Amino acid sequence: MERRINSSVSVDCVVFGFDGTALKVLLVDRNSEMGRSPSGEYKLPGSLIFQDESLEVAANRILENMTGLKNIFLRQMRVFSDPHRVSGEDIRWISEYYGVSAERVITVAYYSLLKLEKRILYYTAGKGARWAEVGSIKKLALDHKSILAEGLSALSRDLMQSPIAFELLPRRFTIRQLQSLYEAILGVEIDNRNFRKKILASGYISLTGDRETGVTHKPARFYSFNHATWERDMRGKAKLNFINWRI
Amino acid sequence: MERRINSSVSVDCVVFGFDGTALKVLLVDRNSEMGRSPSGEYKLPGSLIFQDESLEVAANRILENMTGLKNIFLRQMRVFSDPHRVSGEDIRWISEYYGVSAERVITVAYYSLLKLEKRILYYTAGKGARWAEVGSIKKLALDHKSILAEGLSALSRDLMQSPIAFELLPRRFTIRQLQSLYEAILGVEIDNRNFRKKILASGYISLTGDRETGVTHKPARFYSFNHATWERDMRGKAKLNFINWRI
DNA sequence: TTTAGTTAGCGTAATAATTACACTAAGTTT
DNA sequence: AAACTTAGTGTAATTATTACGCTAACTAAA
Repeated sequence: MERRINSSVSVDCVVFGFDGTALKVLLVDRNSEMGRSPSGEYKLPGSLIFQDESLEVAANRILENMTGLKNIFLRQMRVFSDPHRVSGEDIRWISEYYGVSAERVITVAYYSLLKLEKRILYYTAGKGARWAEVGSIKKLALDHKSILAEGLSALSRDLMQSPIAFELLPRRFTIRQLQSLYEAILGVEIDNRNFRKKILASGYISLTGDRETGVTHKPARFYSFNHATWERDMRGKAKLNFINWRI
Repeated sequence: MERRINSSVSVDCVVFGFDGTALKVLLVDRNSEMGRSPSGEYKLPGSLIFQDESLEVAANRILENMTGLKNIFLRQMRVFSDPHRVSGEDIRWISEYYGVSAERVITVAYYSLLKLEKRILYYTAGKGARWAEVGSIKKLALDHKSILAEGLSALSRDLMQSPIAFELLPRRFTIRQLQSLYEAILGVEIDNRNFRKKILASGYISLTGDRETGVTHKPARFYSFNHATWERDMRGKAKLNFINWRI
C-alpha cells in the first residue's frame, strides 16, 4: 500500500552539532536533497509529512535519513504558517518533487542535537549535506533563515534549564569542553572557577576516573553526566532546573 | 469568492481569565459551537483554518468570534499531531460541520489571556460558552484535556519570565490582586512582604495615585504596569526576565 | 461614638548565592 | 632543563533571598 502525503504540512529540523570549538548546523543542498544535481542553494533538512505519521515520527524519519541515526534528541519549536511563506517557484518545486498538488504549506520546526563524530561527518557528507558554522550562514532557501534564528534562541533558552548540553558532547567530556560549549552557544565568556563550582555543585556530573592523553599540557579529567539521577529527580516535578543560572 | 478551508490543520485556544480569586478557562459546548442544540459536552474554542490565513490570524478570528475582542494576548504552545487524535465519530462530525472531507487533523494550540470584565462575561454567555475553574474541569472533548494541561504549564512557566500577569488584571490593580493571581496560577502561597519587595524593585510597576473605595478595611493603593518602559528595555535584548524568580 | 473586624503596608537580621580575582600543577615540546 | 600550555583550586566582598509581626486605615456593628 502506498503511503499518502499530507501536502499542507511539513517538518523542518535545525540540527545542531558541536565540534569542540564552534556550533554547527546541518544544511542540505536544495536540489541534492531531491536527488538532482546540486544547486549550491542550501536549506534545512525537512519533508512533507505522511498522512499516517505524527510530526515526531516525521522528524525522526528526516533525521535518520540524513544522519543514519535513530532517536536523536528532538524538541519542537513552533509552526511557521504565513500563507505566503512558500509560493511561486517553491510551490511548483515541492509539488513536482513530492508528486502532490501542494498549495500552501505550513511547517513545524524542530531543533535537534547530536554528537559530531567522524561517522556522522562521513554519513552526512555522503548525503551531500554540510555542517556550517552558525555565525557564517548568510542565506538559506525559503524562510529557513528565520527558522534557524528561532532555533538558536530556543537552544540558548533551553541550555539554561535542561541538561541538553550533554546531547552535544561525547559521553565522557572535560569541564573545559562543557564550558566551551556554553560559551559558543551563549556567546559570552564565563569565569572558569565559578563555572566549575556551579556545574559540580549540581550533583549530576561525576568523575569517570580517567583523563586526557597526548595533550601538550596538564591533562584534564573526564566527567560524565548522570542521566539516571537526573531522570529520577525529574520525575513528577513539573519544573526542575538543571542549574540555577542567573539570566 | 468563497474562502477555502484547509481540512488538515486546526487551531485550538486555551483562553484564560482571572476573576480576582480563581483562574478560569473558556469552554464551548461542542454542539452549540456548531450552531446546534447544546450537548453538554465541552471543548476548547477552535476551528479549522482557512487556506489563506496564518495560524495567528485564525486564532484571532476564533477569539474575536467568542469574545468580541480583537488583539487579545496570544501565544503559540505546540502542535498536537497524533494521527489518531481525531477519528471515527469526531472526524465525521468535523467533515459534516465544515463541509469538507477531513481525514486527519493536526491542531496548533495557543493560549490566550484576557481581563474578565462584565462585558466579556455577557458576550461569552450569549455564545453559549462558560468560564470553568481550571481545577474543576474533569472531561473535555477530543484531546482537549491534554491541551489544557499544556496550557497551564506554559502559563506558569511564562509567568516567571514575562510580564503576562497584567494581561489578566485590570489596567489599575492592587499588589494584593497581583499576588493572588500569582498564587492562583502557581498554586503556592507567597510571603506578602517579599512579594511587594520584588515586584516594586522591578521598576515596571508604579503608583497611580488613587486607591480602593468602599472596602471594609484599609483601602489598597492602585498600581499600573509600565508597558512602555518594559518594551523599551526589552528592545534588542534576546532575553530579559521580568522578575528574577528563583524557581 | 466606640469597638471589632478586616486587609494594607512596612523593615530587619540571618542565610544563601554570586561575583571577582591569581597562582600552582602536570603534562609536552624544544 | 626550560618554555609553553591548559587544568585545577579558594576566599572575601557583594548581592539576593528568606523568615518573620506589628501598626495603619478603613467599614460595620454595637
